Amino acid sequence: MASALQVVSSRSALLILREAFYGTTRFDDFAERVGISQPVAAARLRELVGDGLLEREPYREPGQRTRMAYRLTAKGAELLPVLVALMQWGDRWLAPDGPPVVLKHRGCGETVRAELRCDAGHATAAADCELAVGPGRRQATGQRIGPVPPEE
Amino acid sequence: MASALQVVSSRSALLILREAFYGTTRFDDFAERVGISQPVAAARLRELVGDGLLEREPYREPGQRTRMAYRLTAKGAELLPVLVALMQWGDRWLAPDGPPVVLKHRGCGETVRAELRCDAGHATAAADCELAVGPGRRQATGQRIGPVPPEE
DNA sequence: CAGTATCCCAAGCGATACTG
DNA sequence: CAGTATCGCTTGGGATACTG
Repeated sequence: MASALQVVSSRSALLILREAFYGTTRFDDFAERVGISQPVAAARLRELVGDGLLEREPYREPGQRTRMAYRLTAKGAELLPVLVALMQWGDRWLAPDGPPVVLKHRGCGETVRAELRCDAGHATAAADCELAVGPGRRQATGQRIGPVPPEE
Repeated sequence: MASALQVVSSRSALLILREAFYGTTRFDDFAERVGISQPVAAARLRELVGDGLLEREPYREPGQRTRMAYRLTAKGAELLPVLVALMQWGDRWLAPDGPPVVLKHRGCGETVRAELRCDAGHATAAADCELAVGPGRRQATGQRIGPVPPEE
């Protein structure tokens, strides 16, 4: 997870990825819609391309100059659950006027949520989780996860 | 989502929250296990408490001085899906030796994953999502989500 | 153990100006 | 339109030293 954060820790990186999910592909649009300056957009896009989350693709419309499009790669696209989970949390705890946008399942029309679920299909809350150790970390197995009961 | 990032954008903040989920409560442990210096730990913990993700709780063991414990609040605990999604992505794309730790469902024992699912219960991929607008943002509804296929 | 006080460095970011 | 070049501010973060 630490390494994931290394790649994606900065605010502008996540916002650029969000825009990419929204369908933005052009340099100027990224800068404008994310609300960052062009130098920052350039640096961030270069990093994201370097990390393999986006790819540059030259294309040209007839009669136009060649342009560069930035597209999500598979690696980048699989960050969607992270973004959705983050958005959901923000909607729940930080949005005074309700969610600004919601995701719908195409066709079925129901709202899409990020949730925790175990491989047996049970929806899972934080309190129902425990840690198991893979190779590389020394820590007690069966460690309880999650907080104390809600306050306020 | 932008506001969520405002709260949680920094690398050390997320790592501290991860430690909190692992069960860490003491100042020194946060600093040491996250691998940050004490001043940084102090600053980050203060911010997280200020944002209502953690709460300080004085406690004393018999015969000891009063100590401060940092615990997740409900607001903080609900970030778990974000962390899990991030961890999963890191395991998938950045971990050379497989996942360092995995979450198990307490009792059932199966691995816990973060996933996208619509309210009708369908598992949902990025390509199956579309945007709908809530109050506050004016944008086209039905916006496609996910990587745009290369146009020829 | 649980911090605070200082100092310093590097990275994120914005503003402005310039280029193909 | 799609960037690069420079400058300078602000914040994250490490090191070291000090306090209750």
